[in-house]
Amino acid sequence: DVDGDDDDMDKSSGGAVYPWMTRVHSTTGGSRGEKRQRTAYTRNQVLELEKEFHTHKYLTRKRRIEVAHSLMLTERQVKIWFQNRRMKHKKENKDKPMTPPMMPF
Amino acid sequence: VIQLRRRYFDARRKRRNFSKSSTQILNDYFAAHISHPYPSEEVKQALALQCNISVAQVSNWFGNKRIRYKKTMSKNEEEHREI
DNA sequence: TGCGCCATAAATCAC
DNA sequence: CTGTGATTTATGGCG
Repeated sequence: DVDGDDDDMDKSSGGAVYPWMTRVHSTTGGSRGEKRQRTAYTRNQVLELEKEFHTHKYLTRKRRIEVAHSLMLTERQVKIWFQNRRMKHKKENKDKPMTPPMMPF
Repeated sequence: VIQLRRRYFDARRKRRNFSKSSTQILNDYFAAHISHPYPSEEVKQALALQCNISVAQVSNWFGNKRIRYKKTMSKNEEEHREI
């Protein structure tokens, strides 16, 4: 584990001393700009997506189009939502492979 | 009802902060690798063990740290720049 | 060529 | 109100 790093550096480069410090995702394409907007899906949208996920972990192209239209989302958003949901599902099975305490539900 | 259920599970969010020693260990690693604060999977496991937290929590910590470090930088920049 | 996985970014939530 | 760990949208790389 060799890491020859140091401190005390230059500041004139817009503050980004190291490459990881630069903004990589911006709405205005370049490095300078406003905040990226993250649309929060409505309760109903999430609920419907969740229902769909319960029955099919993966969507067919056709189904994706239907869901996207009915929920006012783009196909891309639906595709990404399912991908993120799968990741979440995987994480949950890893964190809680056992039966935890009982809940009031 | 199904909605309340999610709320209950989401309540698992934010219980308490990490211990001071854990935070110090993480901060030390971050400072020592400020040029590239992206620990490998193995390192994450080691840090998780030392801090007594999960690997996922270590990942969350670094993710938050990186972003917030960037924000702090740009904020300081604005402050001390001539008007 | 598109799709899924994965690590991560960035915004936002919930204490 | 601020701080901070966790979660939610979204991107890009790679197989």
